[in-house]
This record gives sequence, structure tokens and C-alpha cells, in this order.
Amino acid sequence: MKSKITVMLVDDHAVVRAGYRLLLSGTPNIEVVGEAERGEEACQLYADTRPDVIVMDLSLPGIGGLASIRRIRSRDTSARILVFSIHDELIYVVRALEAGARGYITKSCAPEILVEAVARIASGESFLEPEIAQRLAMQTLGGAEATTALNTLSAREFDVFLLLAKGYTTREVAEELRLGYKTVANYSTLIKSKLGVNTTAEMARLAYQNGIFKT
Amino acid sequence: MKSKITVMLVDDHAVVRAGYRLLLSGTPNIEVVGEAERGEEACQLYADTRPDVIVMDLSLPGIGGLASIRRIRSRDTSARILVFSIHDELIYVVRALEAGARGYITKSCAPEILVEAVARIASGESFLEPEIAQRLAMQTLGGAEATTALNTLSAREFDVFLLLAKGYTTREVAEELRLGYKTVANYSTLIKSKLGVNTTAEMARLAYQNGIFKT
DNA sequence: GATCCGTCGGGAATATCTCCCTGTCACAAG
DNA sequence: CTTGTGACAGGGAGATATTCCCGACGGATC
Repeated sequence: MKSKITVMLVDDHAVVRAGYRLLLSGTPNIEVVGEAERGEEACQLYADTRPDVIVMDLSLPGIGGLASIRRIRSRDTSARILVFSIHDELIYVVRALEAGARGYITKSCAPEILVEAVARIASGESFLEPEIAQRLAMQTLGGAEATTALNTLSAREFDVFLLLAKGYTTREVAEELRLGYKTVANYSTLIKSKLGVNTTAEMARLAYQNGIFKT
Repeated sequence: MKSKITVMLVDDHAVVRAGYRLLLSGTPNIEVVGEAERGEEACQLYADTRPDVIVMDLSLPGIGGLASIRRIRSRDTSARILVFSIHDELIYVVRALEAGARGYITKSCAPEILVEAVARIASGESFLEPEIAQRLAMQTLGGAEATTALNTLSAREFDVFLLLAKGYTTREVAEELRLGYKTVANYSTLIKSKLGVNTTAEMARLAYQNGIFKT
């Protein structure tokens, strides 16, 4: 008989881990052999148990998910990590893959996808949630690099973007940058159009989600 | 033989719901009789199935968790709702209880707590996660309002605040909450005045700084 | 009953946004 | 040298949005 796929779960929410454990354990050839709730803990536990696959959330207390991935991979480049995150923004996907993850799925995917992803990662393949893979492909085709849409902004546009996102009024931005009110108003419209948002509040949200502001 | 406790799950992530379903179904006297992923859907489903307990996430697409709670309770004041949120900030707890929730636990609690909470809520009691209950008591004792200025907002104002901060336009907020455009516009002005900000982007910033949004 | 307060919106003046357009400058390709 | 191209800066006009002031209603509270 073939041996089971061993899996380690990393998520800071115990209830969530328990749910996944049940989901995965319902599959005969998968066995959850360890759980961690912090990045540091995960590194240690991986070194000790060497599971086939690590299923990891990105928003971890402490060093965070990305740093955890890098740390684990720096000690064992064959480590297979599947990111299982709440975020579906491409920038997260790109960063996770850059860090060394083998797969990425979101928590809004169907339960079967999780099981499938674990199996594929274990067999050495990579796995992206289909909808994300498609968007990633679209974006890669559309632009040169991992374009966060923010990268499509010119320098001046980005200046305006930052201040608006911070909560400056159009008039305040104009003063700050020594521009005419109309100029800033026009930039504002242009930026929203480029970013595909309707309000400045949504711009702020983009800024936070891309980690442009600390907190 | 005593009949089972019927439970309805409301969470926008299918995988997460699946996990909870397994967790709860593992307990003999609990039965999950329905699932919804949006607030509107939850209201309808509750009206149709009348489960003993609703287990609900707060961050739902559309009208959001708080408005959902209020809507359900406005049609059936005996509805028993257990909020199961990722947020542990007290402001969420207070808001949820004000809206009519009977209990509040976070996703970082132990799995047994979920089962216990459901049982307690079903029996008519209320239930707060111990750690939260303690912090709530501390704050209340502390006397000095740990007023984030956000606490000066009324329930309705907070609804509008949340959506505006999320990036909704005035018109979209009006639709979501079924209010007149003018009403929302007036609320918007009032809220900005109460919070001492000039733009909706600054509202968004406040929201992020108070940990109201996940990212 | 009188008085707040929260909720919901109308009206009118004002501010802002959007869309289209002009013009300059720098820089690169033909 | 000429011809793009694209960032940069703003004007004009009309559409939208915001502000401020107001009335109305239902609940509390005193």
C-alpha cells in the first residue's frame, strides 16, 4: 500500500485549522501530521517532521507568512508549500510565489479544491486556483512585469495617488504639490480610471492592501 | 429522545463553512440545516427554515453582518444569533450585541468553544468568548470611554461609515441599505463631521487604523 | 406633556468631478 | 530634422456630489 501524503497546517486560528484537518482527513490518502500557528513555530516543526506539503495562511502573527515561506525554503529548497489565503489580490499571489510557494488557493474556493491542490503539490506539481491562474495570465500578457495596476501610474500620478489615499482633499494635494486645483482634479479622475475604482476611499483601500501604508 | 439543535451557517467562504459544518456535525445533538453566504440570502433562509441558532460571520458581501443581524431580528425578535468573527476588537463585539446578537466568539478560539457556544445560545443563554468578556468588563470598569470617536456613531451611522470606507459610492450605499440618496449623503457629511475628517479616504484610513478591515 | 435623539429625506447653494481639449517639454525612432 | 509618444499642466462646461438648513416621525426620558 502506498504511504499517505503527510500535511502540516499553519494558520493562527485554531478553529480554522480544526476545520481543515477534518476536511483533509476525510480523504483516505492524506494525513495531517502537524499544526502550527506562528511562522517561527512552523519553521521548527517543519524541520522536525518534514511533511510532504505545508498548507499555510499568509496572515500569521510574528514574522508573517511570506517570511516563513522564505525561511523554510532557505533551509530546504525542496519544501512544498501551498498558500491558503483569504486574499485574492494578485499581488499576494505573486509575492507568495516569489517567496517560494508551490501553490496558491483562496479560502473562497470550493472544498474539493483544497484536497486537489494538496494532492497536486504533493506529487511535485504546482497548483493555482483556476480563476487566479487565469487572471495572472491575463495580467502577464497585458503588461510586462507583475503589474499591480499601481505600476501603471506615472510618477506624478503616484504622488497624487498617495496624498489622496491618505485623506488629503483635492485642494490640499494641489497646495502640497504646487499644482493647480484643476490639474489635481483631472489627475484624480485619471487615476481612478486607471485603477478601476470609483471613489477615493477605494484608492485608500488599494493603498492599504498593497502595503503602502503601514497600518 | 430530545430533538437536535438546528443551526444555520452564514459565511462567505465555502471552505470555511464546510469546516464548521464538519466540526458541528461531529456533535451528536447538533444539525446544520442551512448555509448562506450573503446577508440577504441569510435573511430569506432564516425566514424559511427557522433554525435554533444562526452562526454568522460579520464580514459578508453586500449589506454586511451587522445589518443582516438587525434585519433578521426586526422580523423575529426571538432569533438567536452567534457571531463568529475574525475580529477581536471590542468595537465589533459591542456593535454586534447592540444589533441583537446573543453571542460573540472569534475564529481564534478553540474548536470546543464553538460547540459550547452554539449549545448555550440554543438554550437561551448568551455567550461571549471568555477572553473577550473579560476585556469588555475591564473597559467598562475603566470608565473612561475608550472612545475611538467611532463609538460616537449611531448604529445607522456606523453602517454607512463601513460601506463608505469600503469604497462604496453614496449611491451604492443607498441601494445596499435601502435608503434615499439624500439620506446617505447627509449621513456622510454628519459622519465626517463627527470623526473630524474631510474626505472619505480619511474615513477609510480610520477604519484601517482601528483594525476594522482585515488587510 | 416637553424634550431629546436617532432616523429619514427635501431644497438650494456651492464644491467637486468628469470629459474633452489645448499646449509645453523631453526623448526616441525614423 | 521631423514625427511620434507620453508625462505634465491646466481651461471650460455640464453633470454630480456635498453641505447646510429644515421638517417629520417614533421612542425614550424626565
